Amino acid sequence: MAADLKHSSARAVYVISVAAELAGVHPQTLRIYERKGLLDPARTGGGSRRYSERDIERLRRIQDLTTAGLNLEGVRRVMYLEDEVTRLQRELARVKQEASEAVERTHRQYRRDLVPVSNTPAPWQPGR
Amino acid sequence: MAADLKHSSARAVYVISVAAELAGVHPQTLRIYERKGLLDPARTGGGSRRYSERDIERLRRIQDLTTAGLNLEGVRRVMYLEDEVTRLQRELARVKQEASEAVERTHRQYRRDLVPVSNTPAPWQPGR
DNA sequence: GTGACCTTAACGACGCGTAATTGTGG
DNA sequence: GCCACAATTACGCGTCGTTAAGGTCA
Repeated sequence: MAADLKHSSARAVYVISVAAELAGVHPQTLRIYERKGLLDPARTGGGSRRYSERDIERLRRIQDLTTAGLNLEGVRRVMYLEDEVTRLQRELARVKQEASEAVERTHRQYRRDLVPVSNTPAPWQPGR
Repeated sequence: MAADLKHSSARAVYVISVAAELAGVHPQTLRIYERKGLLDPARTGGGSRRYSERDIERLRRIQDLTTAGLNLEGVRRVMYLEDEVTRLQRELARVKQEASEAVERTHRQYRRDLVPVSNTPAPWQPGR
């Protein structure tokens, strides 16, 4: 057995040669990426790198960006900014959702105050 | 006079040598940036470039990023993503503002229905 | 006619990926 | 003891900034 690494199904871990093959690059390239701060794979007690599924995804993204002509510092910044954009998009969607819910809640509150719940064929007309 | 360019105070325009000096780079470098799609200065009828104050700002940003080690394709993407981030931040602030206004408007509408207009010295207090 | 601008080409420096070398761990 | 990994070094290729050469507009 491979010593001191947990092998839970969600946390698959590859050695550098397999990770390199999965991304279609030279193993040495992965070491360069790590040195430049683009990846931070786990390490075994003996010092060997172990790449998670997330590392592989990130590795593929790095490949896309370098293929598009960016150098490694550019890749670093672009990946950070892309994370920032998706974070903001999610927050924007959340705020919009909560906003409409807040208005709806306010409506319902006044409805409850104005109209007996047991007796409402056409309770209230906005413009009349 | 410099022919066919308006010289309104808000739209200051520099020739390439001055723009290059303002950013501390070689004029030819500015032509490269343009070729790579990082800048798009105005042109005179004769074909000369004229750089606006906005172009100079952008030029300084390009210098910051290249000094930080990005290549030009990286600069392109980073600047685009930075614009995207600020756009999203602005929209997020706007939506938050409009959301609170919408709730307040809803409150006021029901208050108006409940209380005769002729008889309201202090119509409604949000927090009370 | 003299500059400053234009474009294209060439040169040097640097970054990146691959390969080779040597050492170490499982 | 063998094979894969780790780290460092060397090499080839592409990109970037500068410079040079030749043409055009004011």
